Amino acid sequence: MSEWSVLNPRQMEAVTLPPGPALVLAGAGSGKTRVLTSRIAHLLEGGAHPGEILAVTFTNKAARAMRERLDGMVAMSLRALWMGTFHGIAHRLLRVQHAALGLPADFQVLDADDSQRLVRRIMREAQMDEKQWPPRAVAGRIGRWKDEGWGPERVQQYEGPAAAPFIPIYSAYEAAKKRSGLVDFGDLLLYALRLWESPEILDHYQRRFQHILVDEFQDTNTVQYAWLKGLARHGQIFVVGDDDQSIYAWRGARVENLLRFGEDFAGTRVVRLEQNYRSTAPILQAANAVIAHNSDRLGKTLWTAEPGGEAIQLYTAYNEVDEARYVVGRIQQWLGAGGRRSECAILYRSNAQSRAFEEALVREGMPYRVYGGLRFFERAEIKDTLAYLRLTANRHDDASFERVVNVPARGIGAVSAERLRNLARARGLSLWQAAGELNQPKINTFLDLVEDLAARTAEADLGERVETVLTHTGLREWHGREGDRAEGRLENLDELINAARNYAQDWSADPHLGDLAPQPGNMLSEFLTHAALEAGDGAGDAWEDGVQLMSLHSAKGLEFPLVFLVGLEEGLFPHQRSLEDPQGLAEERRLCYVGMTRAMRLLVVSHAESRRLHGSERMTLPSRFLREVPREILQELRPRARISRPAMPLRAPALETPFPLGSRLQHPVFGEGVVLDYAAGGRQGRIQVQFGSGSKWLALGVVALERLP
DNA sequence: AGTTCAGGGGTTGCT
DNA sequence: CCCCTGAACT
Repeated sequence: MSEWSVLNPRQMEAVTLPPGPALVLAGAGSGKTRVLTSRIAHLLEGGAHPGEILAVTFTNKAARAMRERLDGMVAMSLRALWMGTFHGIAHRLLRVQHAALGLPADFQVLDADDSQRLVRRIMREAQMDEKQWPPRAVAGRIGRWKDEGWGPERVQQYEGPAAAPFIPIYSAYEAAKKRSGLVDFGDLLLYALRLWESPEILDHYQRRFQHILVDEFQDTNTVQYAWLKGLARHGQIFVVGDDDQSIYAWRGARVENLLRFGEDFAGTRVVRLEQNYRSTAPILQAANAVIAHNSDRLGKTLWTAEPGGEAIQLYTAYNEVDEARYVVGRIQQWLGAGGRRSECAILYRSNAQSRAFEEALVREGMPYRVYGGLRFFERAEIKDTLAYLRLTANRHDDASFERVVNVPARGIGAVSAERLRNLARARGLSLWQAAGELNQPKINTFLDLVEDLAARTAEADLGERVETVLTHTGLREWHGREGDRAEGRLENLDELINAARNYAQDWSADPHLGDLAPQPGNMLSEFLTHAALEAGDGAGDAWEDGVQLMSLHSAKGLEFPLVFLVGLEEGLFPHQRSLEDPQGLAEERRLCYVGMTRAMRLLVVSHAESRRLHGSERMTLPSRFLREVPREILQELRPRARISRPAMPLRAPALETPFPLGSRLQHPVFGEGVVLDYAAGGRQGRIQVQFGSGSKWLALGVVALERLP
C-alpha cells in the first residue's frame, strides 16, 4: 500500500469513503486512476473478495493500465476481479447467459466496419439512394438509436417522419444479424441490459458484484447507465468522471448521467479532485479561464501546489505552412535543449491538419508518429483472414461469406453474388446454404475450400489455424502480389499468426478472463471476438522516439511536456459544424480544455491568418477560445506590428461588421441564415451566409439584413 | 478482373 | 486540394 502515502486529503477522502454511492469529480491530471486503484485496494483490504468487485472502463487500454497498477499494489490474486470495458464485460455476460437471451452459443461480434457493410448491403437490396443517404451515416444513426436503447419500433414512435425511411433498414439489419448469429457493439450492451429483465439473473449478479467502480463516467451512454443502475441497486457504486471533459456527446455519451447521478442514487457523496499534478500554474489558469465560459457545469477549478511555470505562448502564423514550420522549429529547439521528440505533441482538431506538419517534419528529417487511421485488426488483409476463420466456425456468417467468397479472386463476380443473395432472401437461407443449392463449379470450389479448412484445422492450435488459412486459401500469395503496400501486408499477416500464437499461449494465464475462462474448444471464437473488441494498436514504429501527432480527441487521457495546440481559428476550432448550436460550441470548448490540460510544462497555441482548406485559401479569424485566455498569461510570439497585412485583432471586442461569424440573420428573400465567412471585412465587404436552401455570398449594404439573437 | 477516371465530399472515433 | 467511391474502360 505504498501508494497510499502519496494521496492528498481529497484523494484520501474519496478512497476511504464509507459504503454507498459516490461521485468523484476528478479534474484533468488530478490522479483519478490512482484514486480508482487505491479505492479497490482499500476495498480488498477491508475484506472484500476480488470476485465481488466489478471495475468498468471505456477502453481496453484504460482497463489494462488499471489492472497493472492494481497488481503492483496488492499481493493477492485478482483473477476473480472483473475489470474491463463495458463491451468486454457485456460480452462475457453474454457468453455465459446466451441461452437466456436466445443467442447461439457461438455468436460472433461485428465491428464497426462489418456493421457498416451490412447496412450498405441492406440499403442496396432496398434500392435506397446511397448518394442521398451514405450507408456510413445510416449505420451511425442506427448506432445512436441503439445507444439510447431504441429498437426500430421505438424509433418509429419517438422520431419524426424524417426517420421513416431508415426504420425498415434498421429492422432488416437486426434481422440479418439474428439470422447469422451476429451481434454488433450496440447489441452487446443491449443484450446485457436485457439480462436484468430476469429477476433471477439480476439477483445473481447483484449479489455477486457488491462493489462497482466506473471510470470516465461522463462518457456513459443511456444504455450503459441503465445497465449500471440495474446492477447497482444496492448502491455500492463508485463513479469517477469529469463533466468538463465530456467530448463524446456526438457518439452517444450523456453527460447528464453524471449530472443526475446524485438524484438516482440517494445519499451520494461527492468528492472533488481539483489539485493537479500535471501542469504548471499558467497552463491551469488558461484552461480554467476557457472552461469557465461554459454554463451548466458542476464546477471545478484546477490548481497546483507547484510554483512558477512559463506563460502560454501564442504564435500567429501567416498560413498553415508557416504554422508547421514554426512548430517544427520549436521542437528542434526543445531537442537542442536535451528534450526528446516523444515529449512533444502536436494536437489538432481534425486529422486533415496533420499533413502540413508531416511535410514540415519530413523536410527536417524528424521522426514522428501520427495516431488515428486503421488499427491492426481493421486492416483488409487481417479481416479477410479472420473472415475465413469465422466461416470455419460458423458457415452461416453471411457477412464473412460475402467478404471472402471472391477473395482471392476465383471468378465469382457481382452477378453470381447477386444471384446468391436473391436465392438466400427468397428462401430464407444463409448465403452458405444458398451456395449449396446453386451447385455451381466455382462456388463449390469455395465451399470445398472452407470445409477443407475446417477439417484440417479442427484439431490445430490457433497459430496453426491462421497459418493454414493463409497458405491454403492463397491469401498470403494474394496479398503479397506486387504493389508498394505488399510488404506491409505480409508483415501484418505474419503478425496475425504471432497474435494468434500469443493469444493461445496466454489463454490459461489471462487474468482478464477471471473465473469465466471459457472452454478450450471456444478458443477460436474467443480470439475472433478479441479481434473485434480490441482493434489493436495502430501501425508500428511505436518504439521509435518520434514527435506525437494526433487529434484532440485521441489526446484525451495523455500528457506531454510540450504541447502545440494548433489551428485555433473560428470555423476550424471551434469547428464550423458546431458554431450553430450552443451545445456543440460548449463541447468544442471542453475539447479545448482537454487539449490545454495535456500540457505539463509548456503550452504553445497557434493560429494561421490564412489557411488552405478544401482546396481554396481562406482568411481566418482567431478562435474565440484564444480571447478567453487571460492576456497576462498569454505571450504573443509574433508582435502584431510584424503582421504583413491587417489581421483581425485578437482581442478586438467587436468586428467591423454587424454580423460576426456564427451570428444569425434574417434575409428578406432567403430567410434565416448563419454567417459562415467573410471576404475583405468592413461595411463594404461580403459575407457568406448559410441559408436553409444553401450558402450564398452577400454584399453588405445591398438588402436589409436583420441580425437575429 | 483489374485499372483508370470522374465526381462528390471533407470533424471528432471507442467498443 | 486530396481522398474515397463507383462506374467505365481495357
